[in-house]
Amino acid sequence: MARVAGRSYSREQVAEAAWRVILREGLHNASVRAIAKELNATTGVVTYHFHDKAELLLFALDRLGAAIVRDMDAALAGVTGIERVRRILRTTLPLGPREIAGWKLWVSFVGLAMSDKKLRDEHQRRLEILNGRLEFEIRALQSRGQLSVDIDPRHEADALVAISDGIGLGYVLRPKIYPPAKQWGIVDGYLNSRLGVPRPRRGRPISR
Amino acid sequence: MARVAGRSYSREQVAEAAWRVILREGLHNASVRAIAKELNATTGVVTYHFHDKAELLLFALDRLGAAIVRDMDAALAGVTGIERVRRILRTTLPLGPREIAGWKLWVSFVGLAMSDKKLRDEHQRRLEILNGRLEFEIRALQSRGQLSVDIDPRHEADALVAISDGIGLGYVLRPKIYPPAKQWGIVDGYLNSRLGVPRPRRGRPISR
DNA sequence: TCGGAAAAACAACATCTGTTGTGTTTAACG
DNA sequence: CGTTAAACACAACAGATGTTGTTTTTCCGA
Repeated sequence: MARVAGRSYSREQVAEAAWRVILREGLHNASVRAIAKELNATTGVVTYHFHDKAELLLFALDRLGAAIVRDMDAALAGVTGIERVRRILRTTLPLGPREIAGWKLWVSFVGLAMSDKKLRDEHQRRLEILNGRLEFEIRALQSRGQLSVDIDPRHEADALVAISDGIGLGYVLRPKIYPPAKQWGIVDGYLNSRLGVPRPRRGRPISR
Repeated sequence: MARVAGRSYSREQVAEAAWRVILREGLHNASVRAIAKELNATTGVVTYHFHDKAELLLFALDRLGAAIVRDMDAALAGVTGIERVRRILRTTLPLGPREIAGWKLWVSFVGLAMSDKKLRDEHQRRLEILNGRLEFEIRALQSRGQLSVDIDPRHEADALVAISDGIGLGYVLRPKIYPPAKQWGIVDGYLNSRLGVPRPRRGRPISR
């Protein structure tokens, strides 16, 4: 297989090929050869850019987290107030095809993370970022008088992360149960009851 | 390796050996040979009781779900009212070592379930059981006037399942963040705000 | 006691896996 | 044009894996 008009491959391209293989055939079928074949290349591409297969998987998970953070920042641009919290959850919940693919990948890696410390650390990093941002926004709302000071920001951030992860995990196992409307129903229900945040009036965008 | 005082092994014992290997070395290291060695036996034990390795894994996951259901029924014996909802969540949340092990196993299997339909069906079965029981209890409370008829039982059951799964998934990745007190804080906070269920006065049992 | 079936050991196979080492092509540069 | 190094192909290896088929052991009932 000759490369077509081929420039050289980057580490990101290899990682994204790994994503596709994992999504299509599962993580336990994502061998080095299968990932290389996804690029119409051989194992040399992988072994050149990565020392290990473990390094490749770690990098693939790292780039996945980075992509989510990028999407989150993009969704937060020019947004203020309580809407920022909802925008953070918007990029976290499995609402569109992009987020759904992210969730499937993330869940695929979780099993391996049980017995691999580096992968687990990477997962923790992602969760801490999400947690920290939510806590930060809640504190900001409190300091501006837009939210009661009685609520514990850390506690509510932990709760929102749990709800988000529960919906994401639930979606990849039972997509029919958690359509976008129900996802927002659960989240908005929580925000309304616990934080006194009213539901937005009109329909919520479900795609990007 | 001769069997010691050995009676023959049952399918359940093989499945439990698989549990131990998965918990100790991860699912991707749970080979047929490793599982047999866990029993001080050879691969013949596995191949005799199971046609496939897939059948063994499916059975191991099935027995895990059955054990959870058993624990749930035991926790519900002689309990009435809203306390039944809390007891259901009690066997679901990663509060004690038994539930924690169950969660680690369940999460280990989730990755494989992404690309294996039978495992995914088994996961769905477990979730539907939990969901159905919660919905049933909520309806029962409503019909007895102990809960407002304004709340949607199915919606609240879905939400509680998501919260429970989110806490369970969060715990196996960040145990420090979700100690028993915080787990109950999140759950009771939700029950209180959404369903008007007051927190129990005194400390909550964290072990069995 | 003896046959026979259950239960498990054992050996062997074919396949797939990650990894290493070596060869080969491409492109930039002086 | 010639050199050099990056980028990859390719072959090969050693080990692990699931699976199958064949023995061997254990145990119970006639």
